[in-house]
Amino acid sequence: MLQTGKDCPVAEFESEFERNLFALRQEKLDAIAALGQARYPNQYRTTHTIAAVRAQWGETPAETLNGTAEQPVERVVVSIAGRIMAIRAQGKAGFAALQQNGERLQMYVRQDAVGEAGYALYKLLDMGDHIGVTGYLFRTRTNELTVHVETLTFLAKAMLALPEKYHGLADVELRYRQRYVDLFANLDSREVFVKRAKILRAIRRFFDEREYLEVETPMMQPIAGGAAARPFVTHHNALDLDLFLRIAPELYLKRLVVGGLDRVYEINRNFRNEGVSTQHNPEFTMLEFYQAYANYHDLMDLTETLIAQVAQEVNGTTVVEFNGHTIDLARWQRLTMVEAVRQYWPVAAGECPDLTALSGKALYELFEQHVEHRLIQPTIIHEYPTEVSPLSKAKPDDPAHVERFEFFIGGFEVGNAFSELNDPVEQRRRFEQQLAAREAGDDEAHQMDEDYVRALSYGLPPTGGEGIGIDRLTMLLTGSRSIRDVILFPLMRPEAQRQEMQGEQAADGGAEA
RNA sequence: GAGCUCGUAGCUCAGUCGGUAGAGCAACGCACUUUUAAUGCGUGGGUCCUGGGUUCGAUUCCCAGCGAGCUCACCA
Repeated sequence: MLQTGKDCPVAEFESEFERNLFALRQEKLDAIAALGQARYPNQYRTTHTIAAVRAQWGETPAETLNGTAEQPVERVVVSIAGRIMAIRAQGKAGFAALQQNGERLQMYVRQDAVGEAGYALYKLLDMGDHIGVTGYLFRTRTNELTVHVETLTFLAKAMLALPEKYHGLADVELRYRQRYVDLFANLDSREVFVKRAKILRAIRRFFDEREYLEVETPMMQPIAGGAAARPFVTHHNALDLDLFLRIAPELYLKRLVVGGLDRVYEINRNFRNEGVSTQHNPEFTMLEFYQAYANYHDLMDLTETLIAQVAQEVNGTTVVEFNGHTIDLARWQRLTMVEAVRQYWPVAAGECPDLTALSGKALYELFEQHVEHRLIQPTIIHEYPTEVSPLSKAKPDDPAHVERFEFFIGGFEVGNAFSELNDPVEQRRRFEQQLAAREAGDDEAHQMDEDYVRALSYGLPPTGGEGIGIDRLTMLLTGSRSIRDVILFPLMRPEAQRQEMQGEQAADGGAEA
């Protein structure tokens, strides 16, 4: 019965199950075409989205929709489309759940309503198929809002089996690799990305209202600057030019402030050639913003307002559950680094050392080791040692510290801000220090950026700048423990490579034997 | 990069103290015109991640590799 010789366009179907299923679905497509339906029609006109139907009639009671024999009502006719996520045949009738744009609506088909051809089509439908239906709304005995189908239109076929309908797609690797399945099979996953878009909208609205200009600066840069990180290298063929994927937009954004764009922000990808973890993906989305005539104190206020406002707008509350903690994004504390180390010093580590006697670097290490992961509630840490802050401006009355803060939520850093260094002579000096570090083997040290020094030489006004990790903020606002759960297609090792390597290994083994 | 854990049907998972494997969903057939994890009966589907070793015999034990998750390191 199965035509195993049928063309199969997907080379990876090596299992008999998938090959047979694919062939079977091809035959069903043929049968559907024989009923006069197009195999892959180009359009379908709906009158409503499923969300619109739910919004308008979701609360309408059964008696209003269904009427009675004595008191018939005018039927509400709608035309909707969606993917079949559940299907139940019952003799000469059947139900199916249509899912469209993350919302579901049930449909009811009976042969005496759609005719023999219509019901023949229904019987050829599978889980995952896309269809359009026209019919009237009613409520079933169990009070479920349902479309009583009068016309059934085939739209597209699922040639592969859907994940288990109760558990969905649970394998995290498959969820990341085949996000297209994850998104329609696990609506929770879809919700994360819908929320991510809302977060971005809220952030843009926040800055637009404050007369910041959204800009886009180069992602391919001849000198990768603005952060301490190893870049990815790429090459421009026509210009025969090596370029780096940016590790930060920082130096370009400050050039724009020199140019008189007093308030700018950019939301885009940064690329850092480092390992992956639950908090790191090689490409990640960063918000950076710069404000002329502001210093880091202004940015602290702005940050607290921003985070609370985005949470409120996206979640309707500033309280989030994250990793077993209840966090209020509207309640902040501000501590100097010294205060934070004193306050969060773990008793298990013995007595807290005399922090004033420590070098800046040693203090920072204590902070990272003992304090950072314990900063669950929103916390701004300020007064950073100059030694660990090569890009920020020293405090006027205290050259050992810089005007810098970072903020932490849920145990990790979410943002980093400072009063920008705007003295070109000092900037050149620091670049030269970085060059020396580079010579000494530090491949994360900055290269000299002559043009940036030149830009500063035209005069950068006193400026505050800040970077906020959007992926991490999204993790907090969606309760996601891994950054990969808030990135649609996180970096994964390709499976093709795996097969090749296994092939090589097999070849080697054969040679040895 | 290091440590720990995992990899069995399309999906979700059992299991084999070493004798080549099961369930549910999905698929196929039959019945069923208000079901909703529909139901009932029947059928098919597996290189047990890959390679090697030990063994009469490996999906199981050992080694190596590949992939993934978690923790750590680097970073934001």
